[in-house]
Amino acid sequence: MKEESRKEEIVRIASFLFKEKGYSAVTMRDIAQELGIKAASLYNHIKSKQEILNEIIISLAEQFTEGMELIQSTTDNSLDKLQRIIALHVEITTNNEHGMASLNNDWMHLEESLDYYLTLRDNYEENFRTIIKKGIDNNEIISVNPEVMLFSILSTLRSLYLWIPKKEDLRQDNLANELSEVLLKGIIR
Amino acid sequence: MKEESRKEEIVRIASFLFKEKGYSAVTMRDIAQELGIKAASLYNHIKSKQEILNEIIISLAEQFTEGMELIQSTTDNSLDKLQRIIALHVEITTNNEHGMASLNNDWMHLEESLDYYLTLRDNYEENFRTIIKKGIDNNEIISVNPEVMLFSILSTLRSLYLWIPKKEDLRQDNLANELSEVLLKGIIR
DNA sequence: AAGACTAACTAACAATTGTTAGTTTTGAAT
DNA sequence: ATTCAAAACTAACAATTGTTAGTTAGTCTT
Repeated sequence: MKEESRKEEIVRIASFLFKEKGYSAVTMRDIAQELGIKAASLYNHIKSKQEILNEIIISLAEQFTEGMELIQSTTDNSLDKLQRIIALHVEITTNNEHGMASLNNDWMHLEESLDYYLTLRDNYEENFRTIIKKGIDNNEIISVNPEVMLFSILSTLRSLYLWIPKKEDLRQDNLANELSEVLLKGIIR
Repeated sequence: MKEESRKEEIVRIASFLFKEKGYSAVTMRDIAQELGIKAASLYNHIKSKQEILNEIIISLAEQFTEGMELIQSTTDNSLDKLQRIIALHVEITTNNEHGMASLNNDWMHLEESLDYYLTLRDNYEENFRTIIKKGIDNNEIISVNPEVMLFSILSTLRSLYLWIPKKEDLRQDNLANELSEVLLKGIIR
């Protein structure tokens, strides 16, 4: 394990605070206080408040993009791909519980990299949609409006950050399996 | 249809802006500008910025509470109750597309009424959980961790505000039906 | 016409914001 | 012990924040 740099520590603490109150409501003095230093001292390590948000969001968006590309490149059938996507979300969210809040709720406060973020997000959704559509064509998946399925599954996966903290007992693969069960097979006996 | 008061207009415009940038990032001057007046003039109609947030969130939380109480009071089986809950979310979200963003993302900025909001939310979730558990006992619903089902369904329903605007073509009952299909029966053929 | 409301305005406030400049402390390497 | 860079500090800035005070213009009631 690499030593955590001061900058990484700042980003980590900030993402914790951003989760609690949102980017706009967290001040540089809040972040500094949590680190036991003065706000001005933060600027020895970072360029701006914006940069912190960038680090959090873009890093996560790229992790999702890479994961999706890996899944796409396999020869799995659609349902297996969906299961892998679910596992991907569980894994990234488990490792970035706080950052996921910013990704979901504060992306609109990005400045320089807003367009880049939106491109990544659109591509991710488009790949997801394609997998579902192929599954319908294959008769793996029922013939319902694919937008509704995409929306339904993705909403659940994007909200994981809100629930994972509450279930420290639940192991990662366990949660991914139970989620697959519910999201893919439904809940009706 | 009752005439919209100036205060209602302010709340409506504010909820639109809150959806775009979040409560903390929207200034009283932003709201005023959208109305074509000066920020100080807002205070002829409202008491504070806080009050606007309160109006938006508490009104919605109470609508959900009332809806849930109505559903609980029926003699429907668990699956029918779940379908009614889905329809309830579709209906309230359709009529309050912007306010739902504040309910989801800005509730932590409530002050006096934060505890009240949290009580309503906890009760709502507890009622939801009870319906699922009864369904499992009845053999209507598969025997998977009810927390995972609750989380999965509720996450989707809470995110509806993000997707409903994109599908103006989709009628309300239509969306509720398709959602029930996917959320309850799953997507596997 | 007079009075009373309503709802807008201008001007200003005290506090807070992100950030910069310049200085001091710290701690490791020489 | 001296050097030197990293990382902290103090002090301050200009801008922005929510809000208040006091005023003015229009409208309804009497």
